[in-house]
Amino acid sequence: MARRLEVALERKAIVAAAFEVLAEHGLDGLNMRKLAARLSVQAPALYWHIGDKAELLGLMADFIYVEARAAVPACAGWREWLLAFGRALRHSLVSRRDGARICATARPGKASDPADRARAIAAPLVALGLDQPRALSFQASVISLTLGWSSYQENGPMHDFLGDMLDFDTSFELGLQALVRGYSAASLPGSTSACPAI
Amino acid sequence: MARRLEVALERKAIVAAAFEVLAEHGLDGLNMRKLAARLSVQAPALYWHIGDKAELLGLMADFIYVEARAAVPACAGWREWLLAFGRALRHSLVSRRDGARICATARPGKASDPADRARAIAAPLVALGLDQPRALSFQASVISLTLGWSSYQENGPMHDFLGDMLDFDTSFELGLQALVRGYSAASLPGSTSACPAI
DNA sequence: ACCTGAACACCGTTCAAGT
DNA sequence: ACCTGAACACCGTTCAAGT
Repeated sequence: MARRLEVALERKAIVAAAFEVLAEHGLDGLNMRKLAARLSVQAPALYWHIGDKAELLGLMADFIYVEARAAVPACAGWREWLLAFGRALRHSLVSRRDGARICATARPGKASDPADRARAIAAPLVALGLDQPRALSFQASVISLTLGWSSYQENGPMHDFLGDMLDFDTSFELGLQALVRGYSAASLPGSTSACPAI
Repeated sequence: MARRLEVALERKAIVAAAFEVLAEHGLDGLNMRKLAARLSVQAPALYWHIGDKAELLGLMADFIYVEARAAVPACAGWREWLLAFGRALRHSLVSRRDGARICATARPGKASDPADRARAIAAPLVALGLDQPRALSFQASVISLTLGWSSYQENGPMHDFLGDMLDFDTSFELGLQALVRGYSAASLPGSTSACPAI
């Protein structure tokens, strides 16, 4: 059982090392040999712990999402949660090199049970009163918007191009609030006036 | 001058051939040798016409955006235009293999003048009453949302995972409408009631 | 169970040489 | 001006062999 823990630790160490290589060399410079070297090991050794490079990228993306979700404070309602999650995810993406590119590229890892995974992802929003389909749908939209704006910012030419005309933080925040406000209006129809609950 | 036209044609032919290879082999199977073979040429010949593979991907992304914008009908207002553009872009992305991945990966090409390019991109929205920063910002958000939802759909594992729980078309449409509705509320402040400036 | 050494297939790109 | 032939450096991955 101590053995089992060590293996789990090795996987974490690989992901951690991958983020270090990423910070130094960017996604294009992140290859299996450099990653292995940082772990004082030969490249083929990695394949004992992970299936392939795509899986590694998936683990890195997972790490970013988990980090973002952990940074979301307790919220009074699902609107607040969506806003806080969007901001937290954006922070997690922008604060590391090529973060958005990694998350945009990565395929989700093989979950034991997809239904369980969906439940876990939807959980915080369901706890705040949303049904599960809406929880997944709204969250997926927030992720899209956040990933997109983070990509614009980290993408060199795009950054230079858009950066002259507008502020990324402000534009992202404007979009995020618009999206959540729009969902809010759609999901709470008859209650009062034009602006029931934001 | 006949010469000049031929070169321009070759570039178009390369992009067209690239889309054919893409349709057959996907983005991971799109490489310079296969592309060259389809044009009955050797791989190094391509480098006479394009700088590198990244530029090719950029041209492919441009093609998709141009196609989408050309598909937007005349609109009565900027909200309608944003909705129509989002739907058109989604169609352009989903109707070809790995379309979203291409657009998410690609860096914008070197424009002669970035300010000109920005003006051109913003033009249809500016014509409908939006100022240029808002035109760029709103459009960028719509692109983010559309790219994201199209990615979810293309991405095998993600498709299987989300596809059980919700319908991609419906969820995308819901998000797009929410976003535009939210922008609408933010951009028409003093009109009526309680929701001045969120 | 976990790692090394050596190798394979493949890929983007360069460049001298042709026409 | 435009293309070929040959090559280079690099990369993900495999696999037999070690311990």
